[in-house]
Amino acid sequence: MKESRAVRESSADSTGVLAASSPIPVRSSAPFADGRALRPSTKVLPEHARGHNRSLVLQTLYTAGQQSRADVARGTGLTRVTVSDLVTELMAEGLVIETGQREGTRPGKPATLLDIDRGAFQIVGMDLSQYSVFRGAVLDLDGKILSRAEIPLAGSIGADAVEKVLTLTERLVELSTAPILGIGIGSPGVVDLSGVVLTAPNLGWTDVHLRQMLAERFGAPIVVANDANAAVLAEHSFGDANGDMMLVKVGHGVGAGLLLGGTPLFGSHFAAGEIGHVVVGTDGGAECSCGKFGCLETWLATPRLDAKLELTTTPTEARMVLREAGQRLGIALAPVVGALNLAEIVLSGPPELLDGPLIEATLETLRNRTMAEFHGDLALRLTTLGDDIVLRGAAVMVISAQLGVS
Amino acid sequence: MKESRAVRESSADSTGVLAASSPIPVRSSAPFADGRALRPSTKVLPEHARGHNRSLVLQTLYTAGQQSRADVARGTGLTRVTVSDLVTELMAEGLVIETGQREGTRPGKPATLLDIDRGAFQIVGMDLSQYSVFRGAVLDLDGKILSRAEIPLAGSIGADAVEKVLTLTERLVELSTAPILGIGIGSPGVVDLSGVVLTAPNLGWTDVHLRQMLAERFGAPIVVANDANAAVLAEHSFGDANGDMMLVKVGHGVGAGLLLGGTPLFGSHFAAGEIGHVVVGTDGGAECSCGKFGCLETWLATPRLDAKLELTTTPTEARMVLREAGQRLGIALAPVVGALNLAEIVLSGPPELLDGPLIEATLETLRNRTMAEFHGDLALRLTTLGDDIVLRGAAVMVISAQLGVS
DNA sequence: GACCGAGTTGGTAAGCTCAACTAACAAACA
DNA sequence: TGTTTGTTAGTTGAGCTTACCAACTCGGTC
Repeated sequence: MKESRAVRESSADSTGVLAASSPIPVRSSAPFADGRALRPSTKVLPEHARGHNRSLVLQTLYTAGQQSRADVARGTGLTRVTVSDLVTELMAEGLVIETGQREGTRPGKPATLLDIDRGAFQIVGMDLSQYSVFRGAVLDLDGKILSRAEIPLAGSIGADAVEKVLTLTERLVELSTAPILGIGIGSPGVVDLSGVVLTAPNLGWTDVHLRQMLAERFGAPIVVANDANAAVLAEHSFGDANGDMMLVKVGHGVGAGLLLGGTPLFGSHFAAGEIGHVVVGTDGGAECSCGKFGCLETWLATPRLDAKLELTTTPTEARMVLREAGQRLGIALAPVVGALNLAEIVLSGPPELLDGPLIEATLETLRNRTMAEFHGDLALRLTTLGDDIVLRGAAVMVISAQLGVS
Repeated sequence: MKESRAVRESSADSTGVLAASSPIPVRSSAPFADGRALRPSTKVLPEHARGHNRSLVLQTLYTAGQQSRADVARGTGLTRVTVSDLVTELMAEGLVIETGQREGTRPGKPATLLDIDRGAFQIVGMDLSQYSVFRGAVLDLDGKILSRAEIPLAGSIGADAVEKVLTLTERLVELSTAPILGIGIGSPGVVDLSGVVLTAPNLGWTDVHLRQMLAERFGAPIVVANDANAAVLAEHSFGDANGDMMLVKVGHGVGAGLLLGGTPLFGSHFAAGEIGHVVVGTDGGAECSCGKFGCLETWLATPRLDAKLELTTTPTEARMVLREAGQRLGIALAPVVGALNLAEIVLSGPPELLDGPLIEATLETLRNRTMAEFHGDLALRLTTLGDDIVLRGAAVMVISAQLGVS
């Protein structure tokens, strides 16, 4: 029989009363502080561990780039031997290449530098969340946009709209100049984890098996997710955010994506982030398309804002309109900030509307309505990724799904 | 060299255009849909996998109880051999025992039943969130309370209050009749992951290293967390909730704990759930101790509610007071429900206040202010765990930390 | 200035350990 | 005889340690 593992793991000295009276022969297998899931649900085999370590090596090369095997070993905590083995595997798959020897003069054998072969694969990303057009692009592994294509919606809904997605995908695939790693799609509405668009009112979609349809047509991995969820991934990967963040996407509708502990939040019915139809404030508001009064969208959606701005005659009036919209956003977000203790909120949408009075008013309102000591360092800013945020987020989803990297 | 892993993992048929033109030699190592963390951060060794599987076996026995090795193997997906090995280890540690043979008549060798040795260890749990008293209990592994102790706070704050915690702990340890698995504490205020109470205004605590102090005095594993976070764990373990949930704790203050995807949310600065000082509504409100007007606590905290009820003369008036409080809670929670797409909200606090008009008004308000199609099946209810919820949550933290089970 | 040994760093090869697996089998039942 | 349980024996896979060679710098020596 094996030696018992009856070893105390507590870091305390053995002077306490318990030490004398009651041995505690249990090792900590899932420290609470680690934030690990509470209930283990599936078995783990050594090969799963290998997959994880493989991604770890890939991740290190992806973010740092141009490193030797020894560098990667130091960075990951794995041994040089193990890293060599994993790298051999990754090179055989064409994902990693040797890029020559390290410059500069130092003792020891010169290092052979490695990097992800950033030209080896390309990604197709699509944004279905625009009002009148489906936009798509071919991107490289770094998320750089190599070529673009778009297709006007021209009022298409239902199956017609699906057909346009397929057409656009085909066009993008033809534009690609390297093997396609996968196809990522950011769709409006509620999307489940298997790539079914459960509901997308603007497109007239209900239970559209988008992922399956694309997979049947194109023999490539497909990832479909909500547009705001895609956007928050883009912001996470290409921005410099670290903590828990929320991305609020303002357009014809208003939606949000949440990234908590580095993991996207989908919600119990995949409808997380659907804040557009939450009523804001206790003093009425305009009637919303959903039938309620004073939904966030009635305050913030771009058509409504544009209409209100049309009616203004002076810059001061326009400023007040924008400030009010910002305040309403702050009112809606305050409880969320309080409940989640967010580090960062990013806005995505037309900068001419969002930047300036609106975002300033939102931040003021948030500060006035939450505890400064918890949320004083909350950052609120506009995305730097502009209109391509969903596209690029869709690419991140593919990279993440296929390589375990982001 | 090893065989290349250039195997297509897409489930699509090989008829798509990509199948012909561009092989996609990448396996999915971290499927997006799995909800796994985006960026792998630490290496994983085989022994980590073993720890996981060990917890998996323990979890199966913990929840199902009275199972044979073969049952566990079927339940977990591990082989009988592996389960046998793990069980041998767990029995050597005294965590698992054989409880005899299975009754009933069926073909084959009779099964030897196993179970967690539910009397092998006891847990000390404490609730520091009550207004005038520290309460504690000794619990068994099932979370059943075996004995209780409490110590009046008598206005103690700061170091005096810490001393009372130590005294109460000592008393509880003496009350225990089996080895102590660990000591769990639910404290008010903001608690970081290493068990430091960063701030707890009511107790006059700032940066109190509670875990460390207890660990030095008692040679046992200590877990300290926010009271509402502990409570939500209790509700998760002993209630029958499944999806993402939020527990709102109403007392002298108002706080919340969130459990998303089975994992507690701590927030970027460990202040998740601190919703008591979020301003509710846009029509003023009473002045709060924090200086703002109309914080959730001014509407909902029990002293305020009691005071308002004192002023009422008729049941109808009292009812209106409670309904207003409920509405305010609904107003505050609506954006959170929208953003997180919660499955369940549980209230903890005095039933005579919360149950009835208040909770009804909260649910009505939530329904009126969010999209029914996303949140129509949102459950809102009172906890069934009563006053012991934090105590029992503290025990769950210990069990989770030490055994990886809950 | 050329040379040579010592020290340093990078990468690989051989063999070990651990953990889960498959295959096979004995025990105990209908 | 067939079924189910649990164990024994041996295999596979993954990362580890140990040991080694390769290729460089540095500093002393001829």
